[in-house]
Amino acid sequence: MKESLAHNHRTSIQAALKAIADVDTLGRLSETFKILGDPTRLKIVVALTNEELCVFDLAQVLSVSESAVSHQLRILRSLRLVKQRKEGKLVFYTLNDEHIEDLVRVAIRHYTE
Amino acid sequence: MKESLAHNHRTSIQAALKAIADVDTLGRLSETFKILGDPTRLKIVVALTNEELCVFDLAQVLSVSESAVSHQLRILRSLRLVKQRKEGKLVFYTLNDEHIEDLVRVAIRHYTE
DNA sequence: TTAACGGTTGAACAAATGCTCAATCGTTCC
DNA sequence: GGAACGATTGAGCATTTGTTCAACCGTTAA
Repeated sequence: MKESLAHNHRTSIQAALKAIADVDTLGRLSETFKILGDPTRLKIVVALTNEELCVFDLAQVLSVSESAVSHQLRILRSLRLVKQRKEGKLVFYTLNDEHIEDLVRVAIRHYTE
Repeated sequence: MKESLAHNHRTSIQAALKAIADVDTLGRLSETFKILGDPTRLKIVVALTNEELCVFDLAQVLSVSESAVSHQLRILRSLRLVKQRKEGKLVFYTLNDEHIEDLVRVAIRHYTE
């Protein structure tokens, strides 16, 4: 039978365990990262960082079909990362989560400096 | 044929386009997010934020098979997010990218405050 | 009223993903 | 040398994922 004590890292293990104790937090965290892990969604979020945009414009900007954008927006909406506002036949979207915006900002800064 | 000019958001589109102009950066960015988007990998990264750990310990801490951990470590290694150090039959891993560490830190802070 | 358009939706499909399982490698210890 | 163990690897598999396509809804403009 395998034994962790075979190599003396008991205290290390405990520290690591403690660090990831809040499984719930880590779960939600990885979910957030997962959302931004898709290029289309990340582009949507980045685009909306600047301003309010409708589905049609988003599709044009990202060079993706309106359907594809709509599908992704639905995901972003279900996680309350984005909110919509209807105006005639247009539907405008804006970011609804300043955390996401900060995350992206930090990430971009790291990659561009 | 569809026309963006149908609704007056030309300048908005241009701004959005400019914002996501560096497709390469966004691509790498979403790749990074994608890596952290998997719970197992995120846990590995978080665990390694604290200290050097070997595969066996990681497997114990995360309650995942050594094989699964090894597979994920291979991915993290291929993206140079992690580096290894052999010591006898043990292989110790440490983080190799301070950007990742910062990203996770920022994300955790947002979710816990 | 009807046609056009922006947007949404669901089915279908291909691609990617993450795990298990079994085989294998290298090192240590008897 | 041989057994035990930590670690890696590849095949196989089930699941998830993101897109396309076609149908449809609501609003606008003719």
